[in-house]
Amino acid sequence: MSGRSLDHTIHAFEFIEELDRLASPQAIIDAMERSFAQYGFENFIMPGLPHPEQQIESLVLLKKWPLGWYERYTRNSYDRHDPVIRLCRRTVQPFEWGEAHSDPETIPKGREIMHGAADFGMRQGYCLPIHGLNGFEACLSMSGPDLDLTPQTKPAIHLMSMYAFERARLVLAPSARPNPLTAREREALRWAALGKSAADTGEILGVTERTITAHIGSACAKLSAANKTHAVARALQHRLIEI
Amino acid sequence: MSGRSLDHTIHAFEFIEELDRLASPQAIIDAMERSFAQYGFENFIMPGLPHPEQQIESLVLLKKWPLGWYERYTRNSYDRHDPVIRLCRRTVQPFEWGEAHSDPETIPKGREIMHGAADFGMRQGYCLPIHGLNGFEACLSMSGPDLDLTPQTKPAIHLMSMYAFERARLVLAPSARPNPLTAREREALRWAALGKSAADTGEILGVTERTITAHIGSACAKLSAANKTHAVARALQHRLIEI
DNA sequence: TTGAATATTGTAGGAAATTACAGGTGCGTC
DNA sequence: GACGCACCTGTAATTTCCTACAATATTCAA
Repeated sequence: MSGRSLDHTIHAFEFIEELDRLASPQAIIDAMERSFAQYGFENFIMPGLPHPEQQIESLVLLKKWPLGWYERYTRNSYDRHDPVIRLCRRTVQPFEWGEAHSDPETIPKGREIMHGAADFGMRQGYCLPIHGLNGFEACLSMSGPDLDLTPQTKPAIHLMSMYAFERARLVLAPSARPNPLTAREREALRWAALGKSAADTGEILGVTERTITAHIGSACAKLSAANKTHAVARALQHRLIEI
Repeated sequence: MSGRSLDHTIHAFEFIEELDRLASPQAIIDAMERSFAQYGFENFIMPGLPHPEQQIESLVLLKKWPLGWYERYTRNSYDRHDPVIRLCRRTVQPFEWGEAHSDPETIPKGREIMHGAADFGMRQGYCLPIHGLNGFEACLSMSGPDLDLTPQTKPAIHLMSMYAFERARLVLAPSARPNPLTAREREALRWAALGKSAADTGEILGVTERTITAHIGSACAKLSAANKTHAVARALQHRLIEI
């Protein structure tokens, strides 16, 4: 292994050790700025991927990002059409921004966005999609004017990014919110997701059809769902039930 | 950074470079056996996590695993109650087998399984859950008689395991199966998942309610679903639709 | 102990879904 | 051109769902 490769492997693991001692978002950003500089990165953002009803601003965990671009991005809801965000939902592997182009649904809106980023000096970037539990999906997107992205450096960046994300999540959201559904509501939704009618599920669980209807109804209320199908979709999306 | 730490950082990245040259599952297993030996691992298995209707045997991507234990495990469908498998579905971070105990639903069945593994010399282990797309969830579980698991070695093992999994997936399943649903079927299911009735969706898409019913019906047939709710659940599970 | 949440069940009417029977158009391939 | 496929639409009968109005029992926390 070359000396250059050796350098970044050492830095990657040192960075991970350092993360455990960082207690604030700003400290994490600062550490990332120092440690990712060797690969040419200058800007970082760590947004949650918004559901259709959410605003992306409310989900940004960390950022060191050109302010003008961030404002334009959020003002125009670019996240709805950003090829990078779209690719994040379809892949689990990190990718370069340039690999996110071939999405027919985002052209030409996607081009506009990528060109806008370039106007703020961000022509190249690297993005790590993060597919977690509880319906929580996020990514870590990074940019810089002259990146060192090779088959040797990418795994190091990948590893550093994953641990940076986990640390940020721990620092920012130390307590997971509990499952709002009761055991019976989960059972009723689970059987519904498997195609059972209320009468079927009642027979399975040894209660009346009316009881299952009641459980489904209260689950709909808690999930703000319009009907059973909607409730099952939301429960699956937020990993409140397992099928 | 200590010399010992340095060793494993080098090995981790060398292993990742080596993976790209491996073309068969056996070659990957052999390479893992060599490279994971430094941490004390001797046995590996890489199963997909079965859905309720699936058998775990059909999902094993790679294995070097005690044969007697594997046979007993599959014969008794231990995967239904294995605390390690259950924790895999609830977390994205790698964990030691010992951390998977506190699942009230698996005791005492879970104890029986863990003791069974111990009978085959597998008292300690480490497991990396893999949450991918297309409904594909898997894990990489590793064991050995005397493991070197520290805050320094765990990230290296994590990284090596992730890339080994990706390589195995690439070698074993080079072609992704196409989405069986038509564009209209996906749209109909997507709006259904968002709580819309057939009449609502018809209005949104500018067709009659009857047309939406037909799309939902054909989607149900393709997905072997009993009804709309079931079809939405399966489509979400297999990432055929995005909401 | 008192109230809130959960679990259970009932009736009844209207809304929505499912299925079976039928039929039309357009598009691309063999 | 024939064929398959996607897409679109209709009627009608049946099933299932959804909701409003009730009611009883249990559990658990304030």
